[in-house]
Amino acid sequence: MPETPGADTATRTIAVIDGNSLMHRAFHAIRQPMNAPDGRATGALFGFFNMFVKMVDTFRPDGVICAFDKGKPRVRMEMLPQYKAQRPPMDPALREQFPMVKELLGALDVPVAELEGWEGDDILGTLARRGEAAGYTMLLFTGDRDMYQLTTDRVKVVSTKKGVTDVTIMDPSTVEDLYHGITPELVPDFYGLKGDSSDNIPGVPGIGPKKAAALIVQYGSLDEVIAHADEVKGKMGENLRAHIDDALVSRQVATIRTDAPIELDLSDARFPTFDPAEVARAFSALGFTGMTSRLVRLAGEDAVAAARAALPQEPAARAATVELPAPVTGAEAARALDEAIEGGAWVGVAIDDDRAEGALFGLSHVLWAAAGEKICRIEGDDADAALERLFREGLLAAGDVKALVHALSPADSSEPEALPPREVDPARIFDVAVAAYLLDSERGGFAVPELAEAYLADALPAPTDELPAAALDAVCAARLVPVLRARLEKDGSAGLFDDMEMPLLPVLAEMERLGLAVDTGVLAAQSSELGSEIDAMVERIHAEAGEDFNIDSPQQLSHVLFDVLGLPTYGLKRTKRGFYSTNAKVLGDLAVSHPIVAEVLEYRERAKIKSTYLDALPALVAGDGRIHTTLNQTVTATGRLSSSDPNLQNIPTRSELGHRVRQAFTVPEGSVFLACDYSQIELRLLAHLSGDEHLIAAFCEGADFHATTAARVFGVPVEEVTPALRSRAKAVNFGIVYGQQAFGLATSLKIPRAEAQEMIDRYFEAYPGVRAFLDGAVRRAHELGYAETLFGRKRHIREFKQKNRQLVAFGERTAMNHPMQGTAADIIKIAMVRVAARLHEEGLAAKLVLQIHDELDLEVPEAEVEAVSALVRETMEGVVTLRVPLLAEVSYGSNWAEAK
DNA sequence: ATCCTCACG
DNA sequence: ACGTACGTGAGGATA
Repeated sequence: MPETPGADTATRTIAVIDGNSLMHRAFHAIRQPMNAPDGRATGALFGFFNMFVKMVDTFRPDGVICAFDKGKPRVRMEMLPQYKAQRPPMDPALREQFPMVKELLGALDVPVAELEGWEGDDILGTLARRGEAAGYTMLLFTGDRDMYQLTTDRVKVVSTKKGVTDVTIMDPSTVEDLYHGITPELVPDFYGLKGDSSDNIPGVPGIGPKKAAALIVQYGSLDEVIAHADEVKGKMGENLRAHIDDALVSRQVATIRTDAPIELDLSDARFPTFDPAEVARAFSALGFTGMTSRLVRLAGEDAVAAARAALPQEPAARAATVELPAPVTGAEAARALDEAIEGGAWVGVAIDDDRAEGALFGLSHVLWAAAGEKICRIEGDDADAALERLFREGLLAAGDVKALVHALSPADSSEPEALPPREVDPARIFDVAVAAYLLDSERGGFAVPELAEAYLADALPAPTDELPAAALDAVCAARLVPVLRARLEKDGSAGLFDDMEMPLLPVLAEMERLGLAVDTGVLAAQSSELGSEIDAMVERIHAEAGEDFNIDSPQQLSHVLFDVLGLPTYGLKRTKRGFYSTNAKVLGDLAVSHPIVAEVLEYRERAKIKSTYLDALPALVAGDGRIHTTLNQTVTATGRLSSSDPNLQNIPTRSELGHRVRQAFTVPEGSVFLACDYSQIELRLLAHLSGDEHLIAAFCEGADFHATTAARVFGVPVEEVTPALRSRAKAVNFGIVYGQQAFGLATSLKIPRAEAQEMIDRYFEAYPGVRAFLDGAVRRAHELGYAETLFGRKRHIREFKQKNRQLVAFGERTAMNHPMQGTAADIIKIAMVRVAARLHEEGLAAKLVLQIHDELDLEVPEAEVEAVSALVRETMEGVVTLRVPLLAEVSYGSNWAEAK
């Protein structure tokens, strides 16, 4: 059946999807169980069509076809009766989605190709050969590696990796690289030797992927390997000679057929030709709203309108849409606010700053306050006064209370503070985002509309000119207070909210407001110094490479290192985009091979420092000569803060060169920069939480902890612990906190895996309580569905609901890590609140400026250094009494670099 | 937008 | 057979 593409020269690229393979992948990749409104499972469909949209978006094929298996794989079972016999029956939740996927493909006008007794693979193979013969470029979408045998110049295999939308594009050369020299046509030979346990293809026992590839490359083909079977020594040779028939049958089974009698004219496969209205109906019926619009958009703007018209106007989701009253203004608004404040009602607040971006104050900004049944619209100076009154006398609820504090007393303003943040009473603010964060730190988003959607029974109307989004936010914030309060109580998290997070909020506001003094002259000087060095290095690197290229492009760098200079690639990791990784670890190992590698590493270090810090920071210095970061209270899964715009928690310090950046963080004349950091807080928490007597003793003795560990693990007296031993012990100590396994330790220490395993085993023998604690943490998390800190901060672990072993293993590592990382976060939060309060109580002018997870930084007048050093250290150390001492160390200097 | 790399604890 | 240590944010390249 010849193809006749000549009639339609526009058709060039055709995508063929391996439906079974991708449905399986999608089914296992989608984390949450998903259901259509009628209850049918839809997770695999969701994953499948996500992939579909991304595929079409990325590759813009002119035609799309989807192939499925049909009936038993008769063709292969005749060659090998036990083919796929070991496969458990398909999960019913997946099976029931197959009819639907075909229906939906029908709505998309995508031809479905299936043939009784044949597998989808063979249909892909057949269409691939026909297509390339007819002049098309063919893209084969599958998760099956054996499909790589089909690649040619015109046939590429798009291979799904982890998820479903994460793909690698394979062509003959990438196949050859990946399989250590096996070309596409040799892939069946390779599987003939290696076998494939997932399909029950035997291969030759004792020959795995490495040996199989080596043999095939050495002799040129499976037939040649067999012809020279006598030359293969040892057990492997014996196995090979005994299983020649198995190898031949295995190769036959692993060979994708290209002669399936499928009747399908490739020129019929065009995309997109679907009826948008039909697609909209079919997909939105499954609850795939976002997906529906992305699909329809593939067919252009007219299609979007057509699809919209086809859908019922009413969103069916909510029981009722609340009717809201018209907003009140002026005197009536003031009266309503008075009533709310005097009546002790929570007032939801939001600022409408759409029209006055950046300048929050002035006539153009509007404060919305929702109290009881009233919605108040307050403008200009009245807004300032109302907000200040709410903070001082009312009960204020909002989605970002800290932003409202700043709105009232902006940093970098010559105006006197309307409300110093420290005067905000934690008991009279309710940040709905923080409340929701305590309930579920990993939920999708904490914007007020999302929280309303999740926690309020009734839907609110869409924004209008009269009641814009900010007005609705204010209404929702007020309504969310009782709901979230009840949830916090029920969850056991109300104490964290009332006693830790809300008291912290004004402290964070004060730190952000004050900011850190920055000397832009220092930044500029270092930048130009590094700039000259970088220019020189670029020239040297280009000269050594023999060509000019962009060193900042990992892709171009990879090309230069591995193609132009021919550096060894054996065993190197590839990135998602298919080229060899050039990260610092890889380059470090490669440095011995060519002098250019060390140059690149040095270039990278300088370029990073220059672009990310020296050149980026000056733009964020405000008019007061200071940088005001944002300390995010609802970002991390474990309870830590994060810092952004700019991130001041990752200013360099590990390298000498990087540490110099800290010279630019200065203090006013007459003050010092003071840092106080907890010493090994997470390991001390491990000692406390595990109750391991030896670990506790190690910390109580106050000796060098890593050295003590080395002595116990390696069974030598402490005096005989060499620096090398100590550093190994240190790596194990760190790894334990992360739930590390032997592989990870082996990689970090560059030692054989067995040796790493032995060290871990000995560690657990030395500290038996640690193993019991970690096992218990995992078991408890499995039972409860969450891990918990000493102060009750929860982290829900959804991965446990999955069948995917890797995800479950990840969940188990987080269950081990959360109690340590999260408790440390709790402790320093308490310390911050207490330090801020005590500084104020004692009339000291020192101020907190930054927190970096286990470190507090302050700006301290010289006269107060002694008092503040003691106050901060004692406060930090005194947050909790553990079974081991909690130690904090102070240092200070005239800038951050000197406080080390 | 996503990837890759890399800065921090 | 696979992937492989926890938690972040940002810049530059690429699509």
